[in-house]
Amino acid sequence: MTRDSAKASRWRRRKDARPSELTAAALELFVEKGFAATRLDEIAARAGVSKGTLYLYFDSKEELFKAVIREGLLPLLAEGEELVASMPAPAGELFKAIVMRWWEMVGEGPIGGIPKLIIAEARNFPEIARFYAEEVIDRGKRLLVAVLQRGIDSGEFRPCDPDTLVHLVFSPLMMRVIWKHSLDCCDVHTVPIDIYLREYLELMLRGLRSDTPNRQGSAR
Amino acid sequence: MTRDSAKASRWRRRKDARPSELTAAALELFVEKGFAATRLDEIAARAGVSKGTLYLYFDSKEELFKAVIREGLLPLLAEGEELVASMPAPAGELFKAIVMRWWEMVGEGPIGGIPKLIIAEARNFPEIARFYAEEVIDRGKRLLVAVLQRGIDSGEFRPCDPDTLVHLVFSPLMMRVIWKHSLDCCDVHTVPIDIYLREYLELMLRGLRSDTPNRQGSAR
Amino acid sequence: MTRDSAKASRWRRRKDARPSELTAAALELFVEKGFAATRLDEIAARAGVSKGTLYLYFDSKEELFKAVIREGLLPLLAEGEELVASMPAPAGELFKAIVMRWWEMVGEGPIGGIPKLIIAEARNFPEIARFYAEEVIDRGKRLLVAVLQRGIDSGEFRPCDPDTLVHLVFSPLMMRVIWKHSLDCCDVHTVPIDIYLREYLELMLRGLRSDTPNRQGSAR
Amino acid sequence: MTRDSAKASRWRRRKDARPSELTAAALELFVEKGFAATRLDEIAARAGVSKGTLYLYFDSKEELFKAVIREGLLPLLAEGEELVASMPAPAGELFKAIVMRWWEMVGEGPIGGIPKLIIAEARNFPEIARFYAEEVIDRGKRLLVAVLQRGIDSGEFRPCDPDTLVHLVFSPLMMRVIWKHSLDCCDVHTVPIDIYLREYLELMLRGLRSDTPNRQGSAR
DNA sequence: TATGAATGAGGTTTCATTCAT
DNA sequence: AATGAATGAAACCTCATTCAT
Repeated sequence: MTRDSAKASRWRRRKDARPSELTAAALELFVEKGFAATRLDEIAARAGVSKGTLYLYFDSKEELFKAVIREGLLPLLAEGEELVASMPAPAGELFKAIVMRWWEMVGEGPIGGIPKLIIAEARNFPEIARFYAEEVIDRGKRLLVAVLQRGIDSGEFRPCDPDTLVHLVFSPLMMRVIWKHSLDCCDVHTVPIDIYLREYLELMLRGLRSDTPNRQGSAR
Repeated sequence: MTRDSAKASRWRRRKDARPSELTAAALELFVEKGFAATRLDEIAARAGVSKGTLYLYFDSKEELFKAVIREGLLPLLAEGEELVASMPAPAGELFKAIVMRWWEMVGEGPIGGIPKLIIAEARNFPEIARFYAEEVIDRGKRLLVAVLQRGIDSGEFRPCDPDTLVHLVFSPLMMRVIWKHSLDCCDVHTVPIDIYLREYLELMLRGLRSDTPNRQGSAR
Repeated sequence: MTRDSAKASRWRRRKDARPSELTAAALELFVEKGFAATRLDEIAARAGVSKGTLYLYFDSKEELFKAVIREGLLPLLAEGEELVASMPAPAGELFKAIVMRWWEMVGEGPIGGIPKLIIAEARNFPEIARFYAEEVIDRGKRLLVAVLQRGIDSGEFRPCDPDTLVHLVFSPLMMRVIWKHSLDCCDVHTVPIDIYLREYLELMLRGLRSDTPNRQGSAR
Repeated sequence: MTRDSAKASRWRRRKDARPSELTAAALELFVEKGFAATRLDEIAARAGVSKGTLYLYFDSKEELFKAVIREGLLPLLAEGEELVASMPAPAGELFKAIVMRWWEMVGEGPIGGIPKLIIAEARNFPEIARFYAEEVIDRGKRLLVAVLQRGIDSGEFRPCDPDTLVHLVFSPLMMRVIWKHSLDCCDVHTVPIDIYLREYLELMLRGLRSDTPNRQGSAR
């Protein structure tokens, strides 16, 4: 039984690990070259398996694509939830923390390529697009809206419509991660990320802060 | 003879117009479905010609793609130049004017799809990417940097690094136009453009303005 | 205009002729090797075109198969109708004439392979099977039933149920044509067709004829 | 030890039974869908084993096919021999007995699918075809020829060439069993088997019987 | 100049076969 | 003896490209 279970578990472990290995390889290539321009040969080669193996785990190239997105988004979503939990702080500080952490989690690392991928393929995969819009964007928006609202309520931020502001505020981060996976490839001059983030925070917090600089701020 | 020349000129006009008709059709489809997923059949059909005709004007699908981008960018560039010329005004006012004009020219209209297209295909067409980066982005950046610099020099804007700020400031506009051609397709709730632009200007001008609000015409 | 129409018509004629050339080649191979074992390469090669050309005329291998059957059956059906028209004669004579003609038309020639093909693929193409059953078999049955009924009515044939007899009577002809396209390939000893048909007619007419050999027969 | 030997014998029985279980499953599927369209996956699944297990018993799909036919034919041949032994009777009675028995053995039951299968694949498996022609058809023919000859000798049947007649006489039975496994699948109207056989015997015995109905037990 | 029938390289997908466990 | 994950050759099918008209 020991041997059986050992044997089984070794196989099982392999079989369970496979899909992630495959989607990881596929993510890299989809981000690099787009969905259509990526050949299954390449994905298989990068994952170190044969072409046929892909079909043991995914019914078609499209299904593989969807799995890549779904699996790639799980960390995003988990991170989002985690950040929601760690919120007790003044809005400005909180905003900084969220931004820095987001960049760490998403900006670096391979899942940062997903937004570009979604943008490129949204029209060809409406199902994926809707899923992404609802499960990722709306969820992220709710998170940031809550931060903005807290700042407004406390007087730290000026009165404004958080549902609009959230798009404006988040855009520079999205553009940066999109840029990284598209035009950044060549020899274009790009601002270093630490400077970019510092100036970003400065610009946004100035743009958001209240005109009447009494109370609030360092208070609490 | 009159008739002949008329006929000839009509033909000539037709002949000259052809390439633009073709690239126009191609642009729509490339934006809609991406480069690889667009078939020449479809482009020909939408342009109302036969597939073979495309090859009278373009050597290959790639060349057609490049022509689409190049031709699509000409209005962008021309507009840019035009705006550069019409610059005498306080920096804040100028900025507003540029933004509103940009949205009119680019945000609406089919060339607004080009940024998404570039982002999606930059890795597959480095030549195009470099061309775009140098001819469009750098040029646009120079324009905006000049505006920022003028504001800093006049004390209207706080001292800052315009080369960094320009990316931050332009991102919400870019994201909006990218969004329009990707995730906006479905039923996602999107902020109306006039509100978006108003809040955008408010946020950015507040974020940029000097702490010492004396001097100058920036007074509110 | 003359030149245009000539040009057009040459092309047109070619384009119209193509499908038949392709289905003819496909019929031969399908009969020889079966549907699944026939590669599109082979069909294209035998028709003297490239693989891609097949897809200009048929959407898929299945559609090609259906077209082969449909087109192959048209002559069968047309012949059937024609025979119906040429019926004025005593039942026995008529039966002989129909049998001989059927063998000429179907037994020889490539469409004789269709029955074997239908039998082999009926389960995989229920749609085809139903079409064949209704359009060919039922139609042919009606024809022969009419002949039997005429013989019964005139007293030439004994009273019996023509709907059952028609199957029994036709079976040896069907088996012969099926045999020709299957087991006959090798070195099996096969009875010559003229003897086969002579004995067939003898057996069937004896089996059918009335017990009371007065009137009828040569009468009329 | 008892348990061990019991276990061993159970295993042994299992092991010996395996091949038949596999060919039985394969026969069903080959008959249903044809050789090429049947996947080994399906066969394994229907037999309740894994795909790899098939290769413990058969070297390839072709070998499995051959084994299916060979094994399927064994009952046919055995039955044939048995019938040969039980021949003492007037030819007509004997013929009836053979026909009824044949339908019981072959017409019903899964081996009835073999003729269709042979017909469909004869061209692709000449070896099988020859084997079938020699071992089954020729043997069956000899059997029936003997019956016909006995009838001729006794004056019960008219003088004729039994080698030709045997094909004619057997065709309706073959067609019926082929039909059952091909076009009968759908909603086609089919004559009930008991009526079919009754009319069949009537037709054939009338077709065969002597013109001079004196002597012998054929009186009826 | 314009057409559209024809091509064939290259992609996705299937499935008989193998082999480590 | 039995498994089932992995393979890769070969099939179907697509579509950018060509060329006779």
